[in-house]
Amino acid sequence: MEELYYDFKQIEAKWQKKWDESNLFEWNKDKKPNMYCLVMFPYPSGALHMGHVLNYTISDSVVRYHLSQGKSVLSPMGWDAFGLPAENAAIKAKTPPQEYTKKNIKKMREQIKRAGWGYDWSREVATCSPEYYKWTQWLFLQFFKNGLAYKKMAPVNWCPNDKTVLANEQVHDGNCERCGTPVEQKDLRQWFYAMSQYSQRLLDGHKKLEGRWPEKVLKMQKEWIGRSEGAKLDFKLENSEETVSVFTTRPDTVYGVTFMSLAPEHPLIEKLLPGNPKEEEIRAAVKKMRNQSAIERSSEESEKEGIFTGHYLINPFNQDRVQLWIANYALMDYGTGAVMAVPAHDQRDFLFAKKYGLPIKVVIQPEGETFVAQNMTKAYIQDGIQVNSAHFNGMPNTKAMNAITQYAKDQGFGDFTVKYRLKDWLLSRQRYWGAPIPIIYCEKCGMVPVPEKDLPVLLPENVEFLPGGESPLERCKSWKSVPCPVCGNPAERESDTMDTFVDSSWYFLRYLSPKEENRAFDPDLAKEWLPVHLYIGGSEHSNMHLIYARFFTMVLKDLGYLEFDEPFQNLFCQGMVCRAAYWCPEHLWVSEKELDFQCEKCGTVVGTQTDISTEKIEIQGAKAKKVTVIVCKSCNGKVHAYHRECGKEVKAEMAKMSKTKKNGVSPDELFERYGADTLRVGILRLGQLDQELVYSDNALVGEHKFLQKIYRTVMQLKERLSSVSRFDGKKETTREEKDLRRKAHQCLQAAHDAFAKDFPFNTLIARLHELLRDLNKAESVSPEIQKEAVDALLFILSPFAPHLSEELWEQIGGKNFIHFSPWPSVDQEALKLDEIEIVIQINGKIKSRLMVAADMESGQLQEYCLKNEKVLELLAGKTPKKIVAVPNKLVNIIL
RNA sequence: GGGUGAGUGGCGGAAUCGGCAGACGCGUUGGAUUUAAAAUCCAAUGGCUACAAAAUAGCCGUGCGGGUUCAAUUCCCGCCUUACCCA
Repeated sequence: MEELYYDFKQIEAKWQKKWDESNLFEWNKDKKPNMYCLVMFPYPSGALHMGHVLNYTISDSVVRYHLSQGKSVLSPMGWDAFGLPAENAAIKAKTPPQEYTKKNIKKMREQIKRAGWGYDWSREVATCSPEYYKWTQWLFLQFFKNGLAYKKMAPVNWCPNDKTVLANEQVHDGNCERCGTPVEQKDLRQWFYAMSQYSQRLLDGHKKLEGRWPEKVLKMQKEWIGRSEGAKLDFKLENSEETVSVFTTRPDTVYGVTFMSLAPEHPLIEKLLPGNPKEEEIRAAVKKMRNQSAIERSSEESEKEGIFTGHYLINPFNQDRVQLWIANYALMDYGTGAVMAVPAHDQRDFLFAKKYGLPIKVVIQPEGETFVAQNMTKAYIQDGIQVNSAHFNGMPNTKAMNAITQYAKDQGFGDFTVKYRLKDWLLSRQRYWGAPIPIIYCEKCGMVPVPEKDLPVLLPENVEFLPGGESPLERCKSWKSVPCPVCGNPAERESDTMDTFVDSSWYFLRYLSPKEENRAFDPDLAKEWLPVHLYIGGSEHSNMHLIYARFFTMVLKDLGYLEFDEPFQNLFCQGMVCRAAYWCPEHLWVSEKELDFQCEKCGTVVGTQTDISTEKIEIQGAKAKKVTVIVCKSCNGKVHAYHRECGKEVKAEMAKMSKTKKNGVSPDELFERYGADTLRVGILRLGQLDQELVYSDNALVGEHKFLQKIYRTVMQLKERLSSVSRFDGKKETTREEKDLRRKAHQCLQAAHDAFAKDFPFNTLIARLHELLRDLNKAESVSPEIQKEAVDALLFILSPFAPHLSEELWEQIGGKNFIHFSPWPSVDQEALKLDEIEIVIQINGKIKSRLMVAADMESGQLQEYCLKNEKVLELLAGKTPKKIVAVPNKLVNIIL
């Protein structure tokens, strides 16, 4: 019996070595047709998580499937290796980021190889290597030369204690993530890529992606880009030459303007302040407003704050004199940073006017109604008829929008305009571990780009990392001072480095020619191999990475380096992997390992949740949130979980696996316990891959048994199959043989369909379970037909459980790798069924079943049924009022 | 507040050009095998009611309430909950 033991460790090691030695995944450029299958490369954190396992298992299955279909497949892997964790590690552990990153890459590369995911490692890239960031810098220079990279003042999150800029995600509840100091808004000169120039093209490009990218992603991008059509209207400042321009999507309400609001960041404020009697008061108010978050400031529910500037503006439409305020809900990055306030028809303006006692003027009301401003309890934002609007009175407001803007255009104080929410891309980071921005500041020559021949601008080594304080590059004087490339006088380097999203915006190009020394990528290869055929990754990158990469591609096309403007033809986004998380009132988030589970009904106590119970989501109360309740497997009683240390009961909830919630599982442990093949098949079985997946050990247990059973079944059949060849479809077959063949060919067809669209691997694997069951059940079928079924099983299994499939393929006499062997073709004849069971309904209720010839037409079917004894019995002599007969499905008799 | 998904047994999930709800897996129960256990194999498994029991029969059942239809998890209308995105 020894030989029937499925030794996954030995099998997996054996085949990983063989694939490696034969360069199975090395890119063969010559074969046709070709396919570029890209996965989002990981940040080298040093440990794989289940999100990676899902991502790479899907893509590896796709790669192996296409390899086996005779295609040339490019499947590269690399590292998104710049970024903050390495720098934090440098501060904490005194390990240089270079070393830390290198160590992590090595660790993760081993993990990836052990999982059996196949990549062409000869094309590996790491964004932190000088060979790579040289070209990130070169690309910056191309942007710079073409006016697409520029520097401007911009408000940033600033920690006054650490003296550093923080990214939005490093600010927690308005405080610095590292030291807890309240974060301030500060103006700093920062580098930008002029992405907003591409807003319309980024939007238009969606047309090419429809049906190929998830609709959800396109929708999110569309909202993020945020095109809105409206009007730009100019208001004159009283007793001054200054003009305040506003952008509004509601020009129809312009006669209802009763005051104006400037964003606290608005440049005009500085001009108005000198000599203002309330200067100090206003400055203080502005500072306070600027330190509120955008959500705090603009939400309709939150408190409106503002201060009167003492100045007035003139409404060009009716010469009304209106107060000019500074208000927290006016945002500088939206529109022009000035808001024409129409309290009668905008809820935020309404709240503001009520708070500060400003006038309210109605200009739109429903037909046949008359609003009285004082009696309004909220703004009227729906459509209606214009009133108090001079010669526009009586016009429906939807028409007036155009008419009013046209009028402003004719009179010279306004125009139609389109605004986008998408901003220019702030790429400056006051950090060490990123690509240095290749610019030199010279007192005489100004801002000078580093000459291309001097690239890369290398990061200095042996710099000092201190907790807090400014960027190590800023402090590294020996690195900062350089001669000016133009005049040779002493000058200084830019010490900002680039956002890591810049690195990842072009890595898919570098994979084509990773060792190229003279250019970023090979345009001929790009022409032949791009755009990427399939890109697989998480949908959390919808708005950042996927927009940046599209923007880069468009720019490179405009600069003549590429011939297409959409980098990724097809996109698949996998869902989040979730699992129960536990909250202890004393220890906060705790892992399952620290808990004891006890059933309140039967009293069973165990250390792990899966040993005792399953999870159930329960709704508590009418408005309370969903809570996860654990239910005892044996008695259905409610299970409570207690923290072993403090004895307190913990609460459970379903959440995305994460370090903070301590609800992750380690892929390493699972590889050890079940093997790579089991983990791969198991994770694919959890559900639809583009939706949220709930991880459970149970799926792995089931799939592990499945693989073992396949091993035993095939090994038992080995002798019997060794001397026969696959059934050729020519001999007469028995009923049992027909059934088995049909199942095998149905599975083959389902496999091709699954890889063609949407990847419904969960149901495909379920079909394989059925095939194995039927194979084992069919006792008296010929060896040729058994071989046909086993072949189908192994081929379909090979993208998902490649090690086991290769092993068994070899065991039954397969000569080449299974990945390079031709699949059995789908036999349409074998799929056909000659008899089908149909359902007999009386008044819509199922009463009986009947075997009939396949594809019997409706009338024929009806006739056949009415002759049947059982049916006649059911009719009991009554005459049917109506009969519905659906071929191959049912007959419904209405009495 | 707006937009978009989702809601199906004890659990993960199948089935939506309207046509047998619960494929497949986990768990549970019973049986076989075993000195015993594990593993393995076989069988049952949505709920309720009737019957001493079984065979069986009937009713209910895809978040809630309506509607269209011979037929609705699927289509339409109105809610509730939840997730994500946006404000």
